[in-house]
Amino acid sequence: MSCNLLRVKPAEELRYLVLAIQREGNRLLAADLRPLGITPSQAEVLRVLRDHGPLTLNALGGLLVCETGTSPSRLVERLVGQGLVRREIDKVDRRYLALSLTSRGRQLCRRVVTAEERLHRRIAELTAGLPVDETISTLRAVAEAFPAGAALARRRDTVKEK
Amino acid sequence: MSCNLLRVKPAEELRYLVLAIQREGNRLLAADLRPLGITPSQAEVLRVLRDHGPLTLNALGGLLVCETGTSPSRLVERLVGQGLVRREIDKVDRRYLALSLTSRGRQLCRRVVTAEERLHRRIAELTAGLPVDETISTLRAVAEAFPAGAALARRRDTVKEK
DNA sequence: ACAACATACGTGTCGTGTAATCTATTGCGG
DNA sequence: CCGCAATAGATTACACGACACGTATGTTGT
Repeated sequence: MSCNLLRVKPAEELRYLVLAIQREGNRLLAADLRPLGITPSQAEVLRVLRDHGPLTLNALGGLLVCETGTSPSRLVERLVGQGLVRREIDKVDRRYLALSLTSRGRQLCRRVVTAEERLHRRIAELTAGLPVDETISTLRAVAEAFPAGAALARRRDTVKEK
Repeated sequence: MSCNLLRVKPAEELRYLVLAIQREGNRLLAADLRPLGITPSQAEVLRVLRDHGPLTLNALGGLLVCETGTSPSRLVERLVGQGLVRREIDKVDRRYLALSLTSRGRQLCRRVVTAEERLHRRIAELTAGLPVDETISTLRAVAEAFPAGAALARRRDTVKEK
């Protein structure tokens, strides 16, 4: 029967594990970021802007995993309101925005990285001695079939270029 | 240096992969469930209520992965509003609720399972030939360190009892 | 030059996370 | 036995994120 060939049951467990880990990881990171006054999604924007220079809103969306990419307007809006991101309108084509970090944004970004590292260290501890590389390969195979996974791949590529 | 021992870098990739997969999986499932008029979270409630009999709100929360909070009041409220869940107040101790599926809820649950299976089959196809068992072990190690992962474990246990 | 289309950004609405609040029950001293 | 603090369960208020649709700006074809 196709159930055994396709291994549907493990797929279900995989789905719930991924859900659980995502939720809990987000919770931990949110708690660590709260003193900095930002959320995990906002932190992702800061890091992407830092690593990938000035971006339009659309291009930013294409590099984010947290929001589907259609329009992170409000996400950016809050960061602009906090003086962490600069939003300039393109002189030539006024539809485009040029988003970049302010110096405060760059500064905060360093503390964000510290908070993220704490989470990553926690994960690394929990997976010590386990086949992490195989796990990543498997998850990549799933992720890269979808837009959000493609966003990750784009991030890797652009970083390499730099 | 501890970075190599603890493998912090893979942990970061793991986190973003989990985020991407969770979001895309949720999107797919949401699309499949939309015709049924419910969301993935609501579907999880239906399945938990079906498998684990009448529950109080707190007990339900303890078995859910989708909502971390201790009180899925609003989630349940919408299902009650659709006539899928029955919410009765305990006669003895009026603080407690007794939540159970209505017959319409049980009926819809079958179609929910079908929609979920479509997603699981998709995942199974994408991971065919890859070390899924190792992946699950690794993810379990992470998940079970947290409440949401414990919820999963509880679900497995209670199902066995039945 | 004008209309139709395409592209980039914004907004309405709803679900979820967090924390404070409300209600019901229990335990304990009087 | 009564009353009040302490506890437990559920609900609600507020803010943020996700998704689908709406609006504004530029481009292209006739």
